[in-house]
Amino acid sequence: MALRVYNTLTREMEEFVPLHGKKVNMYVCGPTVYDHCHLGHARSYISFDVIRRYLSYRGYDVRYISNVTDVDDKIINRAKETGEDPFYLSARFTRSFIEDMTSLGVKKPDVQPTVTGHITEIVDAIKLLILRELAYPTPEGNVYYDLTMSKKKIGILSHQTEEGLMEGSGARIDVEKDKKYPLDFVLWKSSAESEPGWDSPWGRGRPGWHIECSAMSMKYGSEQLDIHGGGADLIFPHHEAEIHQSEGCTGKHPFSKYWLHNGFLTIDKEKMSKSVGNFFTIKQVLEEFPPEVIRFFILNTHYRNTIDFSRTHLEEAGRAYERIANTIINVRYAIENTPGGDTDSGLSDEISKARDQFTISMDEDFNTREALANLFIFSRKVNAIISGSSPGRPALEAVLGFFSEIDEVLGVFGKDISGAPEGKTGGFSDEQIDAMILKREEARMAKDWKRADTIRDELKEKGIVIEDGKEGVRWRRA
RNA sequence: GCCGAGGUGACAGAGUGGCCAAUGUGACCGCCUGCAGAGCGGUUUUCCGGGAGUUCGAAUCUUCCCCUCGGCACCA
Repeated sequence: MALRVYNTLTREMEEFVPLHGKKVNMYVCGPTVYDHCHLGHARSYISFDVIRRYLSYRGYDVRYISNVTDVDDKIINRAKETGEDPFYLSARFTRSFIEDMTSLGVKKPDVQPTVTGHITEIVDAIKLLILRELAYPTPEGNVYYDLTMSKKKIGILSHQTEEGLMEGSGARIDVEKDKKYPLDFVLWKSSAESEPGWDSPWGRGRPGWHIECSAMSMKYGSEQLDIHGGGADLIFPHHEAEIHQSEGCTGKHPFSKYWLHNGFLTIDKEKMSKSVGNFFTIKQVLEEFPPEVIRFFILNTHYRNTIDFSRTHLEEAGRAYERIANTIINVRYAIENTPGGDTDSGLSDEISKARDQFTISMDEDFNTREALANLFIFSRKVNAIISGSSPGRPALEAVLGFFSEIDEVLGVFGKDISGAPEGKTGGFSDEQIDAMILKREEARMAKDWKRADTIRDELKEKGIVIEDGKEGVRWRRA
């Protein structure tokens, strides 16, 4: 079975074949750090995190590059509003972004370059474009990409026509007077005295938004990428501009073999925006929901579809997540209470079936939704086998091993697999809890239900949940 | 105006020509249980926006219509 991906460039499902054997160069556009990241960012970076992890799972040698845009007009404007130094502001929100990604279990990119750290490369790329007559400097100290030189490529990714682009948005373009052609985009922008800027052959200025991604992907990836990803809103103009620039610099086509774009996230069916007041930062949501639930929620919809966020949907995702988490806890509990024996009870078969299903689902353009659905089926079978027969320890450990294996990709169940204590430590030590359970057991033996329930309530108040199983009592901190 | 995505049970959401259309949530019933929880089994569940067509066979392909959402130079 082959991995297939949907390529925005061709608008088709294609078999995934990297340019160089098993080596995959993957670049995903990172955030502009002028504010805390919102749920839309979470959606995008979790989606690509899973794509990256799955490629590794499939045996590819992935180099994952994701930038941070730390100089940009939005940052400058925000800094003017708050009176902060723009560099200080961007550093602050870069930290916030990295914190959020860590919370959400997004693996660190192999390289995470910043714009301010790559001015030289950016200037060099612009020089090269000018040299090749694909860009032109203006007396105002700006440099534009000359789209009239690569008109054939207009609409290459957005699949829009030149006329369509001119008509539709023409009225909305601020046509800088020094532009030769309305669709030309800026590579270098002159900076006012008060704005951040770097010296360049064209005067003091700063990079335009698009050029950084070209410069950095060429430096850390290669002249041609296997996968370029980002939110669907970046298709035009950002990614299309990257194609012009990068192919202009290298003369190689395609700049990226596959273009993958994640769908939007809406809030109560509306696009998230500050003016509507339905704007949620990752930090806000993390105050209410555990990160694994947020991740589960996002993976519960295919990455290309619109996903609608609402408290109700997240709560529902939380309950669904618990089903699998409980299965894992059940397995762990069974392992602890199984002396040994090599009874398999059909678990090995279920594992290999589940593994096949997982690969089949993920191979189809990273269909995490279907992968999770199959995991539910697997969970149900495992639960049934555990309560029906008494599988031996090795078989149970294999189940746990399988969960751990696929969690390398999903990154959702780590806590449940390792059995790391969750939540607050409560007011009781393990010894105290065990003692209380023992007392409750005595009460239950004596059929003193009232006393038994009092003890259970007492523990519950401290956040400790007691569950009576047929093989004994177990507890966990919730 | 141009371009795109989509309309599947109460809700969420897979499936893209062929077993009575996954899976989860909710609700209800049953098993288990002193009770609760977790789990298991079942019901809700002849749910594919509408019409026409192609086909032995359509949620899936073609065509027309209706509706929703999004992009179009700030955007993940």
